[in-house]
Amino acid sequence: METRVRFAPSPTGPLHMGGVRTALYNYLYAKQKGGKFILRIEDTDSQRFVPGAEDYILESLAWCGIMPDEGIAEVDGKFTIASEKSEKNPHAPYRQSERKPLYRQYAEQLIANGYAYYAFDSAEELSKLRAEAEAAKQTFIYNYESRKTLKNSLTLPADEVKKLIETTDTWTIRFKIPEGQTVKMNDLIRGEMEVETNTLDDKVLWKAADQLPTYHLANIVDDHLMEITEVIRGAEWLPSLPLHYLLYKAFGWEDTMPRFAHLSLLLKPDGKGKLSKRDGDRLGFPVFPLKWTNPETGEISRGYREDGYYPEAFVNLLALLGWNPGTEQELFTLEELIPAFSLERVIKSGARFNVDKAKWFNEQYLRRRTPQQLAAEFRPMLPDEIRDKFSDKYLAEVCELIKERAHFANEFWDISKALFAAPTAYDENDVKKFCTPDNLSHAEELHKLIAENSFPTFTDEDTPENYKSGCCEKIEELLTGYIKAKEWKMGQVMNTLRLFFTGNTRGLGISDIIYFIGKDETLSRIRKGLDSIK
RNA sequence: GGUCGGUUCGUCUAACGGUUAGGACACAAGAUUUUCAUUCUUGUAAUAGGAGUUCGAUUCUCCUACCGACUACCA
Repeated sequence: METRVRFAPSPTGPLHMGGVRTALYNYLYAKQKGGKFILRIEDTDSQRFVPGAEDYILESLAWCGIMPDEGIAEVDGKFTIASEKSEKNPHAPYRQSERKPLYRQYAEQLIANGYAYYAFDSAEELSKLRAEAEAAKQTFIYNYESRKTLKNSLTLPADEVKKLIETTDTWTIRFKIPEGQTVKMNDLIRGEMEVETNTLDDKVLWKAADQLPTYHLANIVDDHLMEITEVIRGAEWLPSLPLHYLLYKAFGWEDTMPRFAHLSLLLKPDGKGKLSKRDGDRLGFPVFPLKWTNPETGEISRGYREDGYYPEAFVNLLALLGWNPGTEQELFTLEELIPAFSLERVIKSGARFNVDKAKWFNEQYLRRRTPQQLAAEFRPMLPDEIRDKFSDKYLAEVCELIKERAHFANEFWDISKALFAAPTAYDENDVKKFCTPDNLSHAEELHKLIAENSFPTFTDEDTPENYKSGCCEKIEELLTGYIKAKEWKMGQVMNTLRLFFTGNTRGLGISDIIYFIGKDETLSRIRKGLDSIK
């Protein structure tokens, strides 16, 4: 039987990184089994619909490289999924709002077979009952006991029920939880579980007010119709698993009931509770894959993509948050994750997100990029005035030099700006520390030394490979040889030069800088430094 | 409150019932280096508590504590 799994988000806002992880695990599972990964939009809550959220979900998945085999629409030409029902695509449509007419008959079928009933209690009446129970330190639940005294088709005469259905539109259809049973369940991650039906409540399955099903009904009906074989979802659904088991049983679909796997939650890096939107703002990291602008408030939430994370790094860190391969390998591409993944190795407990590790993952992928790839990413970050003044080769070699100093490509400019322009100011403390009379006169001597000698510097004939093989050695030997012969302290005059080259005394190596900026610029920067510090 | 789930270094995690409880991130120290960073080496650091089963428990059972989810005509 073909494996068919689904990711079924609700378009009520931007997709959370925990949601992306759920999608990822579903995707990996499907691909490993040679099956299908389906994207279904659960938009049965008309109240909470947020415009743009659906596109955001699609774009997030596309960014991560998680392509649904079946689902809605398309994004930037990246998805080419049929969303119209056809012979080739019998499971469409994939948006629950477009499947609206489907659900009521299933709810009615349950009533006909005695597994559900009409309920006419108003929302106000029920919330009043809840409030009263709370005041008495009790909990009101609509269940096998209380249903006997409430307004529903179990207590009202048939003709009145009929009349209410026809004349009012605030009624619901509720599932009739069987009394005194034990539901035995199995979870692929957690194993066996049991729940007493008497602790469950009669959930609403369908609402006359908007003619829409609730999650529970739509979910079971669609998973059945779409022939889903495994349901991999967040642990917040665990408490409704008994209801879902009972629904499958009531429909007579036990034979084809999917297997379930509940993923633990992503927790806050500090303190308590699950990771929420606010944590990102507070702790300085994104909670969402992509930047999101709230259409109502204009409030902006940052995204991993915009913060400079590579999708490979994001996917990798998400995969390892709550799952491990059982080996010591930590770096996985999406392709490598497919054969390695297994639900058996998914962790039961909640995983706390850690920003440092996230950065480390990005660093690893940064280092794996070619100089040419990095150069292409770097160019747009250059200031407008100089953006087109440097060759691809120059940028590529610069990237090769600096990539081990960065976690993100967006740090490149800060690290390497001295290779593009002379400093406009010198750090005061460094000036005090390193511009001693001795150091200045030594720098003057080195200016002369550099002027009188020749050595290789960057040209477009070079490649990053021959840069690595030591083009700077000549410069290095020239300088250090001279300094050592003079018995000067290396850490003194070198830092004076660095100050003249970069404006401070931290960062790139002296010979690397000279190699890139060339002899003339080198002499000019030393001259300028000597002249301005007197 | 009730129901369900969970608990190994600060964090992510590994460990057929038998290990000096392993790795990674972070942190610290040392080495290399002209500075910073990289790199290399080393180190600090954990089985929530209590019973029980067992020759032997991180692992199985129970109790307690703590954490979390759910408790809507939301998903």
